[in-house]
Amino acid sequence: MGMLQAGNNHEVMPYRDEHLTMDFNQQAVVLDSERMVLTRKEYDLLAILVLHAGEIIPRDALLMQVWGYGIEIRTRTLDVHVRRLRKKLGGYADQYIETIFGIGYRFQPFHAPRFFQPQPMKPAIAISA
Amino acid sequence: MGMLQAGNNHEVMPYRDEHLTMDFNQQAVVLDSERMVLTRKEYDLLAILVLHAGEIIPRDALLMQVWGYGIEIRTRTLDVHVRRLRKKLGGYADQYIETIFGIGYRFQPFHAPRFFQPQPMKPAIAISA
DNA sequence: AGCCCTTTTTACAAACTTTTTACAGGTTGA
DNA sequence: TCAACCTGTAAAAAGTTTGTAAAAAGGGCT
Repeated sequence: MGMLQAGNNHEVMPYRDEHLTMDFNQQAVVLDSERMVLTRKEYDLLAILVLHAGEIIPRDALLMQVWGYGIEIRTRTLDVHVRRLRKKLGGYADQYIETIFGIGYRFQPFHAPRFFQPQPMKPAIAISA
Repeated sequence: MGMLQAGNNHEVMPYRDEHLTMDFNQQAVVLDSERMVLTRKEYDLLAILVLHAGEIIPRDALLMQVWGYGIEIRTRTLDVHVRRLRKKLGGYADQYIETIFGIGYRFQPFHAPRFFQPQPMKPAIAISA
């Protein structure tokens, strides 16, 4: 089972908006009345994003929570998984999953108001050369 | 006696759909008016799946309930039994017994919708008009 | 024992998932 | 602008799980 099943996430309210429904207990995701078939990692990744809808989740945090990777690990698997999620989200992809350059990603509920991007002048973590 | 007879399962309603009938008291299974001859393990396995029709049953759970195996035991006997059940289910095999990759199996009633079962759920977040 | 049926294991094939690789394209700050 | 990063993407490679046939092992019976 994926990293995310470590704790007990029963009693977690399902997410629902105009197009997307996500039931964290049944691990079922429905997009416009059609079941979204997700692999485990895809599900884990989407779950974290949706559970923190509206929040920016740093790459580090995603790599930690979904993959158990620390910052020392360099991989592109997160990008690839985001791509596959976007593909499965169809036309809503970019509306739902935003890229926050230099930081990470953010899931936005469908009709969420789009504020101006908080301009992250500096990366959260200083990267020494 | 099989693992499944440990508790008392009298008063269990038979399962019935368009093609398949399963009487848990008589331990009789009928497919399209023909009696299905099942061995004990095959019956036990099918019974658990049918009693939880629509639910995904993890491999672990099946190996525990039918074989009494814990997670430390590595065996392919479940796969082999699923195969034999599918064979006996004939053309309906894949319709009835779904493989949930990486998790387990699920029995689906014959005309069950192949996707998420709609159930009343509250939105996780308020959506303002 | 020997027979017959059931169950488990073995070994390999097939299907599926995840990660890496390689490069294209985009973004930022000096 | 431009060099230095970051992210997007397709495809290959690697890893894992399941399907399948056949052999081996187990059990009951006479």
